[in-house]
Amino acid sequence: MTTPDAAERSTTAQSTSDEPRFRYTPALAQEIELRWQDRWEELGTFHAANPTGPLTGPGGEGPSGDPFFIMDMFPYPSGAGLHVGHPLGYIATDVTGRFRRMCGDNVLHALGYDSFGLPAEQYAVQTGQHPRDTTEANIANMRRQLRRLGLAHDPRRTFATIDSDYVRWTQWIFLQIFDSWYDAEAPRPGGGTGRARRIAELEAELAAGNRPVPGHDGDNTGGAVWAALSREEQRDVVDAQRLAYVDSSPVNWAPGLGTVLANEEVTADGRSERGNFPVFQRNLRQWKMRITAYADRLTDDLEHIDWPEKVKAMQRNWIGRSAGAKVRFDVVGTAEYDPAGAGAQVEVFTTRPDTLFGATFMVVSPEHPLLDEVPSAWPDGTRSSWTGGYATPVEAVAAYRREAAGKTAVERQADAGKKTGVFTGHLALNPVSGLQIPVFTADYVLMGYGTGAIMAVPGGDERDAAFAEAYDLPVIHTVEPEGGLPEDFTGAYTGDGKVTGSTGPDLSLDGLTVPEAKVAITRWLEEKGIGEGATTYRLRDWLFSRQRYWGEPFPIVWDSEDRPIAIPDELLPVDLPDVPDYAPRTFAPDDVTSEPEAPLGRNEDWVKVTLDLGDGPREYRRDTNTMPNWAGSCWYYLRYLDPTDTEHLVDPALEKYWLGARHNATSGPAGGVDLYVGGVEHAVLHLLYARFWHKVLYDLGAVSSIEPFGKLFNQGYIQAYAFTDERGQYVPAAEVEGDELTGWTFQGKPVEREYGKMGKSLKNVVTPDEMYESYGADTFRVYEMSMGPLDLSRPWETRAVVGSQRFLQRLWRNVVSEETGELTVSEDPAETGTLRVLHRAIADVRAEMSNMRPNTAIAKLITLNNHLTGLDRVPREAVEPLVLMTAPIAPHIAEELWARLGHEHSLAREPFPVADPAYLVQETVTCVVQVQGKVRARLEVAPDIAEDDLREAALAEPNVVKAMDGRGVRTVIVRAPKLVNIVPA
RNA sequence: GCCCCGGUAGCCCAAUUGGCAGAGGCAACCGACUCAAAAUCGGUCCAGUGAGGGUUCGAGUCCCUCCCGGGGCACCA
Repeated sequence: MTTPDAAERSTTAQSTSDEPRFRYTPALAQEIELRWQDRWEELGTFHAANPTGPLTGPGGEGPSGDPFFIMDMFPYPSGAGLHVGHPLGYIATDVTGRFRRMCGDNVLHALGYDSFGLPAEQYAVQTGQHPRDTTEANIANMRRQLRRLGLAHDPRRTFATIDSDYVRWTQWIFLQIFDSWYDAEAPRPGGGTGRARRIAELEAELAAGNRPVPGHDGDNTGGAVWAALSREEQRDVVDAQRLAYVDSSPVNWAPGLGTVLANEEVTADGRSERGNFPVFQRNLRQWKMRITAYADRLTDDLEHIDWPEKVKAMQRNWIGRSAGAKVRFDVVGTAEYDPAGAGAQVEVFTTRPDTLFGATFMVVSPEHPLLDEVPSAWPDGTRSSWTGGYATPVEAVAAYRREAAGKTAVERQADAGKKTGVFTGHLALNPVSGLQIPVFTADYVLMGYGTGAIMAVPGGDERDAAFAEAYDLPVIHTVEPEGGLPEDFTGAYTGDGKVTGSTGPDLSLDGLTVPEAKVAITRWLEEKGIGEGATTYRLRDWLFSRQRYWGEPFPIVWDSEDRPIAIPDELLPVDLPDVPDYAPRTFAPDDVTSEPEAPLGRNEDWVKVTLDLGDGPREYRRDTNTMPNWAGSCWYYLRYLDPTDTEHLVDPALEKYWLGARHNATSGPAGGVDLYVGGVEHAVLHLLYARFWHKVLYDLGAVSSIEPFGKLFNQGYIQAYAFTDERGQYVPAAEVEGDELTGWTFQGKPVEREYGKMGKSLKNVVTPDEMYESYGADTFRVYEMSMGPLDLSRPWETRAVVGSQRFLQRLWRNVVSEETGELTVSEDPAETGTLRVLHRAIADVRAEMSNMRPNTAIAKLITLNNHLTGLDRVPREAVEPLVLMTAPIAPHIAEELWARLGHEHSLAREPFPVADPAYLVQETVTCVVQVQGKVRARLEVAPDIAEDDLREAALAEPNVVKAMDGRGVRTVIVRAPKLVNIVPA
């Protein structure tokens, strides 16, 4: 998409009449690149061979070498097209893939398109076109831009998530999850307990009486309780256990988007990640996925995969496992003032059960059921500061609950730290100290975490201390450090130490360490039956339905009783219907009372469907929700293995070959994709969801590996400078002149420079198309790879691209005459000096490439190339390995030179050069002689010089003698052959 | 506030286990080529590693404190 502007700006050398005919110009580069791209496609050069099935290697060959599965994060084709930042990761994986292929691996690398979801739909709505049209056009454009880059993908393995035969399997997986429940006690084949099982097995066990019926009391021995239920009641029991289930609970509702969202899609300040709209908590009936059942495995299995620590930490934090105990407090019910509390209990979760003696009050969240009934009068001892000025607990609690409900997440967030709350009138009994403690409600306790209630220990918790201070509540310290707390210490002590002040009628924790006390109190609670060790998670179940048009429809129908039924496999896929209007029903962004309305509901003919599900034709209503776009990206890596497969989600033999545990030398025990490259922004969204689905599929026997992505690599971003004029308006960055020293000007006027993203509105976009035209794809690839380490973000600088172009031009000139186009290489053997430089380069490049450091690999290639440039004639023996080593990074020019050097076949599978150790040892080594750490002399010595000889030679060196200045020698440190350090007395 | 990553030449970046601060590129400057310029080729210049302290014969590298930049989390009991 080269704009006329961009074309004019392309000032880099175009062919001019006096230029040598065969110079490596952008025009020649373009000709070479297009030719080789066609050739690769024609020959199927990058077809990866499957061990079974229709997908063979080039020429119908089977697999050879180790399988190596390399992947980019699923691209989402936007209407804006690509800028030069986007291909960075694609080039990096391509370079690695080409390198591994030359190292003999069977490389699988392909690219599909993630194409359902909000952005595509927003773009379609804005431009007034059907999302399918805009999405397909965007994919076509992106394909074109990427093809021009010369990526070594297997073109047979591409697809888009909107393809009907892809949707079919996405829906199929949904139905597998719908047809499963989590048996937390079931042993897993690979070790550990807890796995998904089929719903039929649950029904069988309930009918046989092997387990109690959830939600129904009574002894189910022999299936008595189960048998007593009606068919409808049985279905309700089972439906509530499914891994994909519908329930009514507080969810994130974004009126401005017209849909509900998953927790992961809401930012910390309560707005939608997409569009930045306010998000409200509404109680709505929605589809969810029971990802919480997998919380432990999702945390524990991180140990078995090679991911950046940062991402692992983000996942751990998001899952938020914390170990502690649940404790039940009796609410003191007396006829006089608290009939409501009689017999009630409040269960709390705490990570610090050892501080139970310090619990001087309790706090329940405003949504807590205990507050449905509160005493009608304030009990004795109620302080005026607790009541909020209300005459009765009933009024006070009602007012506070109302206030809390009206607060948006944003407001709650803004108030964090400032403690508000009110006494509920309830009193509870501290089970260890026997003291009566007041129960407060406050919005710093969240209904969604733990039990929605806490025991407040102001002596050991900062938040509780802040609340205690605001409401004049007593503080007891139960832990003190070595030497005790200072006399005047107030507030919370959260450090380590010994337990103190924790002796009650039949228990004492005094003198124990905190960990010891945790164990002791937990055991005591369990013995007394008033609590037990417990683990809670921050992770919530995954809200899976969206009220938008552009997504996979749920393969579910609802019967007349409003219970969900799976659509049979043979009726998949359920394609998106045409609706009169696909635009979402959106509302004013702050319209709290609005309700989601699914666009699919607008086609009554589609919603009403008559099916024969085994009991004769009946009328059903289709589910009108669509799936979030994460659905498609949860399993696409499996589809690459064979997108033509209509029989399986994935052929088990292929899954084992490409993804199984230890399928090659670097694959770990968890298996998975060998290299997965993408930005860090999906750390807890896509990567968590995909791991969850994979584990369900593992439990159900569809895959053998326990993790989808064995190695993850986060690439940095290409950033750019943007410039603003004196009004703060962005000016076209390409037309700004100047530098760091002189300052920056636009049309003669000074402008301010800022550093950040590349974007249309910032007027600093540079596109790959501009690069192809001005330099060619190879130069662009070399430049992107040479800018710096892959995991670092760095600024784009168009004027620096010429350095990469010069490298390729010199390489070209080392093989081909610019005047005649003839081969200029010499067939004579290379001199020893050249061979040393060559083999040094081979050894270094191999090491750098193996460790994904293309920037330093390129530096070594340039060094070798520059050496060859200095020779009268370049020996074939030296330049052929250079061409091969350049191939992963600049494949087109390498292929062209390889062909001109007389080779008939593509170099894509030529062995990557191997260094001859004989040329790696140097004839002489420069030895540095230091006196007291300062360099005083240099010696040329043999690499295998003996330590004693070296010491002597160093001490005899005139400069050393001078530096010693007559002082005696205390020590001599010899690190033969490179260093001698003399320490004077 | 807590956690993670980074700070080396005018700029982007290199630097095995602690061992000569410089591999490569950009820019600048000089020269060659040219009538001239661009392109090209050859060459030159430039920092003591964010600051301070410590360990060591020796610190960009290890330890401590602080500063700056980027990212993540943030009432999660």
